Amino acid sequence: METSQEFTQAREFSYDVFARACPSRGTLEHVTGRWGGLTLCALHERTLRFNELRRRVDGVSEKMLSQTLHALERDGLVHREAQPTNPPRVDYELTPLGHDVAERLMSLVCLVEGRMDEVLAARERYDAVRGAR
Amino acid sequence: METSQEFTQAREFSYDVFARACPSRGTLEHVTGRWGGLTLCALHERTLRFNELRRRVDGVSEKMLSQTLHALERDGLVHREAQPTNPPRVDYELTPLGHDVAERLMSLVCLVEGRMDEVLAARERYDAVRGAR
DNA sequence: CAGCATCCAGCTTGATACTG
DNA sequence: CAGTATCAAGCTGGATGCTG
Repeated sequence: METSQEFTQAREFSYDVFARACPSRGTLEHVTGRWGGLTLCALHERTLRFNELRRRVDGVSEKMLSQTLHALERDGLVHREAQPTNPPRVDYELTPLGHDVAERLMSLVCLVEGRMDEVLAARERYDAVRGAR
Repeated sequence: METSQEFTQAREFSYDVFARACPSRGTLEHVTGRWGGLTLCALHERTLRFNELRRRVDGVSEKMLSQTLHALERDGLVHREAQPTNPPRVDYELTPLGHDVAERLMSLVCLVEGRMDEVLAARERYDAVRGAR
């Protein structure tokens, strides 16, 4: 097959991320998804309760936060600590793996944020050419 | 305001990623989106033509690849080099900024891939508890 | 080969209401 | 407080057909 010959030596992954069925794609989507990344970054700062998280991650709905947290917990990135008090108190904190993931994620976020001026400049150039037509 | 007092000193971003209106959220979504990440990783290996990319990124449709490339080009991460030949030949390659972003992204991908065993184990534990009910 | 335009099914999301 | 359940709406994305 052409494809595999073409790329075999360039590949650096144990699985093939590029393959549709790669198991890591799912986790990657949880991590980089709309709310997953922000949630991990928020929890990287410190442990938070449900509604604290909700306020921290601006724009997330109750439902989506709940869903996101379940996915991250299932993947072993977030630990849920519930206290059977009344009113209930539930703390969410990152696992060691979660912190490792969050660090790489933040490195990416910081890079992008730090170079938004380049991005914005590129956009203006792109739009200037496109907008003319 | 409680929220800002609570987090001001913990924040490490120049913009506030957590804010709904943060300009970097858009770029971040392009980078980490379903196809953006894979496209960047593929182009990090080497320059590719449109249909090479399409074969490399398993599962992407023509439309989505086109859309993804436009977004990345607009953000200044990808450079599009069109040769006015017949049949047309268009090469896509990363800009310096694109390579920087791709590197951080790959670091994240590699981490997740390398520790999928932990993730999978966590899932089994989670499902064992949940599935019982 | 390298795309764009259109259509539409279905998944994701947000709003709302309710529970323990 | 910490969620779950339900439902409508809108956006995403795949299929198809066409252009240069």
